[in-house]
Amino acid sequence: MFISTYENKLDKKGRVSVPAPYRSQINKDGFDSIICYPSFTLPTIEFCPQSRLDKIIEAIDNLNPFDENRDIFATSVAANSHKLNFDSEGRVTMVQKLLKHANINSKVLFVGQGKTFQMWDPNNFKRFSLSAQKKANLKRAELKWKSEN
Amino acid sequence: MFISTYENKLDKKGRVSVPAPYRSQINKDGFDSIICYPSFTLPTIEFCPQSRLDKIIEAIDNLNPFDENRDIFATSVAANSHKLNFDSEGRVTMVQKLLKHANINSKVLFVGQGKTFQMWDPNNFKRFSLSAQKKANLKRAELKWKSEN
DNA sequence: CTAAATACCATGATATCCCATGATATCCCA
DNA sequence: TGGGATATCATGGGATATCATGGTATTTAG
Repeated sequence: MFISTYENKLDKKGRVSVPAPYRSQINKDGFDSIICYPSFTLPTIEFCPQSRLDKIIEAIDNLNPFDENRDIFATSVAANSHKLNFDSEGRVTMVQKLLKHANINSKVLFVGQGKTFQMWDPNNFKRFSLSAQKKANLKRAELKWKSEN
Repeated sequence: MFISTYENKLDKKGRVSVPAPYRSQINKDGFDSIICYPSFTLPTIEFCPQSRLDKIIEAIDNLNPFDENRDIFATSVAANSHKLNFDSEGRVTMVQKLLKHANINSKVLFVGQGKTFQMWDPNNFKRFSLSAQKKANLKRAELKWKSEN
């Protein structure tokens, strides 16, 4: 479970420490790297468990090779996903594209989302966490919960 | 798994480095070469593992013999496929026909597609990915459903 | 014998590994 | 329960390995 928030520094080599509690969760799941992609709707980087990406890729692969949707989905998902490896100190080196999408310069705010987490520019997060968009997401999450239970 | 994108240079001998992460994936699958063919629908070169090529050939073979697509696909895949060998530095020398199909001159953009990848002219891809992203956002729910079932 | 393809070598840039440090949190025992 | 000892953590930086790229030598084929 990814909860709470942590603000860490991005060093001049582009590295940032993944918060230890998150790291131990990821290790527990048996991985030594994380998959990240730009959010579709927000200026933030989404973490995605490897297992989920595997599932999505599988679904794409099962589409007819001549289906236009296959190209579209594969490009939007696979091409925009990046694998970030931990170094021996539990840091990952960020990809320029992702940083740009999230407007991250020097600080990275890790925001727990339960089964996933996000990486924000601290100032952006302050702004967006109050916005209507965020409220809409909360509502949607609530709805999803109801339909699953 | 082939994800992310990498832009590499095509040298004057027609060689280009296959991104190291892709290469290691290919090696892990036990191959020291790649099979490429022009996309049916897009100005890009498709890479596909031998195992997947088999699948495609089979799919074509299962088409109605009177379906005109059958010939088109069969020709596209079988006749236009090329085997590209790695040199000791992990490069492949591109085939003129493929380059022409994808309008590639000096730069090759490798685009991960999960179980396969594509090779684009960087500018062409920029154009395509914009429209792909839009369509993907509209159709994402559909794919999600498929990956959950 | 010539041209093209292939193997081989060199180099700069970049990313990765590894060790050091200070700060904070945790432990342990009086 | 205090408070020093110890472990964990985030951060920094130098050493090292990897990677992309360019070029030269060698082989092969026609």
